[in-house]
Amino acid sequence: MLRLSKLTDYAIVVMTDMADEPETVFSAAELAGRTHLEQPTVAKVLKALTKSGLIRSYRGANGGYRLGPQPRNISVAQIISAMEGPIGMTECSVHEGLCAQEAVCTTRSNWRRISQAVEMALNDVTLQDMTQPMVPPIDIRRMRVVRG
Amino acid sequence: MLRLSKLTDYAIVVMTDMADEPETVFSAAELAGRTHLEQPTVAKVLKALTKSGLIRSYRGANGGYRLGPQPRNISVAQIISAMEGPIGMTECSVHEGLCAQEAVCTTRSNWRRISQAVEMALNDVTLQDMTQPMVPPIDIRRMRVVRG
DNA sequence: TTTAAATAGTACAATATCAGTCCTATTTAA
DNA sequence: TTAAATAGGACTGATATTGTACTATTTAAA
Repeated sequence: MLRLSKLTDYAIVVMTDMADEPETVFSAAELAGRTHLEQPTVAKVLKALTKSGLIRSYRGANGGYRLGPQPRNISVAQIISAMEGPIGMTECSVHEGLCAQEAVCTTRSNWRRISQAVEMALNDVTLQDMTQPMVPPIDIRRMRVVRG
Repeated sequence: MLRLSKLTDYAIVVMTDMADEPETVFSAAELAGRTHLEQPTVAKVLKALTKSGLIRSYRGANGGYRLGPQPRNISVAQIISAMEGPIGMTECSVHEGLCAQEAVCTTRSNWRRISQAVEMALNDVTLQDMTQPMVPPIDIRRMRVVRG
């Protein structure tokens, strides 16, 4: 159903929680408690996010994690990419030459454009938006894909 | 990577092929040959699509499949929904009450909006667009999610 | 210097999903 | 009556995902 993986979903839940106090360093255990997720799962997600730079880690006693950029400067698209790699709806829209049908398939360029359109939509939603459950929403009635 | 399943990808390839001759009835074997996909796979896809009404089937000798609506009236979002069910990026954005975190999770309403935004982008691309590999593209530079 | 708290990195088993195939029943034109 | 087709379901192997565990490393503080 065009789903994100659960780990990506968790990543956004955890980062949304951290966004409430962007300066605070939380341990993985604390974040697990705050989000009601399992500690090992949260730890796994945090490790993955740290590699992307979206989260900073501090090792040792009193260590933990905090956001890298400010919440308004982190997009949902960035989080998804950090967890799952490049956003693309089909294999061929991300990696060229892996599909046996590529030579005879006329839809590859269209897939690339569609994937890019979806990515733009996700790029326009920030972590700060996610901390505000009701406002300001995406007004889908005014959203349009404009043809050139 | 926010991927479609391969079967959904195949569905769009097959339907794009059929869209070149919207009145013609093709057998599953013919369509497999035209798209360079395996016959059993194509048959599986066509059966699934028939249930949605996007494709009409004709049984018996000289039977086969043709498009239901005209290519300009079939959207990529419809094909994805036919193959994978409702478009939603997380479980909670499609089905309420299945996630244990729902009561304490603040992001559900945002996920619903994001999923709807993605769906709108996919709804704006028709099967007719997919038959024209280069024109008229989605102009992503002019695509924006507009806040209200 | 020692200890405890914490992340880093890797590996692993269980589970779930998906893809691809095949078989039988039914329908229909010739 | 026969052959060509789809309908429907079942099955299996491959793949990906999930959740967990284990060990090494780092660091603050006693």
